[in-house]
Amino acid sequence: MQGYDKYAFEPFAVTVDLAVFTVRAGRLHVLLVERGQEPYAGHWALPGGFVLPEESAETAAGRELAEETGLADSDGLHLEQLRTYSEPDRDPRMRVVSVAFAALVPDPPAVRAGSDAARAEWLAYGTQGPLAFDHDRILADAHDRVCAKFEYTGLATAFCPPEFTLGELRKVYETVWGAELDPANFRRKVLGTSGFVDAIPGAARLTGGRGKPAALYRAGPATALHPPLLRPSTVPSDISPEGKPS
Amino acid sequence: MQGYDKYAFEPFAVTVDLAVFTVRAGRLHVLLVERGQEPYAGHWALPGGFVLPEESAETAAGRELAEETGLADSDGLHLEQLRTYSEPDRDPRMRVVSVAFAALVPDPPAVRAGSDAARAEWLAYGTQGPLAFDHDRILADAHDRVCAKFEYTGLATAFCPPEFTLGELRKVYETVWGAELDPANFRRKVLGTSGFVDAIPGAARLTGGRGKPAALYRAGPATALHPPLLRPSTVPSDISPEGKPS
DNA sequence: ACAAAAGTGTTAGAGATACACCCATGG
DNA sequence: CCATGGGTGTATCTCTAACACTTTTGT
Repeated sequence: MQGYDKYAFEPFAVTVDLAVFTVRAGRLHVLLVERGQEPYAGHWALPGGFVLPEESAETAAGRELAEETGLADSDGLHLEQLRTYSEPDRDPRMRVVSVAFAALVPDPPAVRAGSDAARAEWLAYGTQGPLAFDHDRILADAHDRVCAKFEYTGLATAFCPPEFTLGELRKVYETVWGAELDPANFRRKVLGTSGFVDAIPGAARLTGGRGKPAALYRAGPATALHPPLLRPSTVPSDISPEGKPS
Repeated sequence: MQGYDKYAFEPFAVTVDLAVFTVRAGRLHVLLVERGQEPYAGHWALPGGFVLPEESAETAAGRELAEETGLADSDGLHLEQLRTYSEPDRDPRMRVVSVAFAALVPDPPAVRAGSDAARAEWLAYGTQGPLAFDHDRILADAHDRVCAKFEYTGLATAFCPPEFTLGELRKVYETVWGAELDPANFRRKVLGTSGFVDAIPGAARLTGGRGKPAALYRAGPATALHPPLLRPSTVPSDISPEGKPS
């Protein structure tokens, strides 16, 4: 921050990498792209790209997400910075510092194969083979963070359509955490946390055909949950670099 | 991550900025340096510097911390990546992307005025004027993260000497949170959380002269606390980007 | 009628809060 | 002896987990 000569050092490239999650068919999925060139040609990788000269990393991440999924930054969409990966040898070609982001998107939008030639696809989380570069680590970090944030934020609604039932919301939790939750207690906790969800006065909708029609809710304004919704029996692994509970 | 030409873009400089905290005399302090040159000459700023070509941001942060405080990376010291600040205009001279870190150090080591000319000093948190660049925001983010992490990690021991009493540990919590804690309940919670602190079988030490001698403890191996140690009556503000509860 | 999911109620236990109280030391 | 801080005990309250039960639909 003191000596300043913009050519004093080998130039650094700054990129963003995105771990984009969605819940489809009761499984957590990640958006991956297939690399067309060396290194790691043919391997799957996280979508991403360079930060342009007039962009912040956040802007670049939003742009890449839109290019890859067609989702505008408005929608129920959640995009959050994870951390920065800067090992000198993480890309064999040159010095690349990557700011990683985690994104949560509602129902699986059609996969647009991005403007760049690469093939993009939703893969069930856990079924993907080894990814290119250090992307396995980034993806694992992103997954940890999302799991942890589900406990003390209303983030789970980012996986739901604008209107959803409590059963659907519970299914999202169960899918992401890989644990079963008691419907009765889940209901009480969610409704007892002010600002988490807002009831829609209108009608009720059938769930999957079977069962009593469920009431509809919208995501509420609360960002932090009080009290938190703790996952069962799990000793919370280390918190990702953010906090809360955080 | 696809097109690769290391000179295709204006070079980015990558730096680290450090928010270094300590607890001294019952007050939370931050390490700041006085800038000697424009822009912001005469203003206080967070210590930091360039990431060298063969370093990761983590290595650079550890090096800068050692240069500034003389503390080796061993000691009870805690250093953690916060997030990356990359607004295009955050430095008027050129494009600088900064990876911010938060550090917690035990008792105030003597301030070494760093190898770079700038004057370095511990200032009580909250008394510093406006900082250079976007450092006010970085410092505030770091403070939020530290407060939040005190709830669900054993981080507070990073502010204590290797051996400490529960009264000292409680004072750290009270100082950082700015709240009073019930000594009896604090004791029970800390001792009831396995791995938080380990008792030292040896002798007991007097606290400040007055009162019954207190038992000594060392920081335990636990990184996450179960159950968490919640700060009183405060609705936990938003969690910093990491984890539980932020 | 039956299965399945929504929604309500109830109970037993864990954890938190608030205090009262005893212990050991310095002045 | 008294103020101060360490350390123990305990009653009350809240929150949670577990599970029984009712309601409303589709088949």
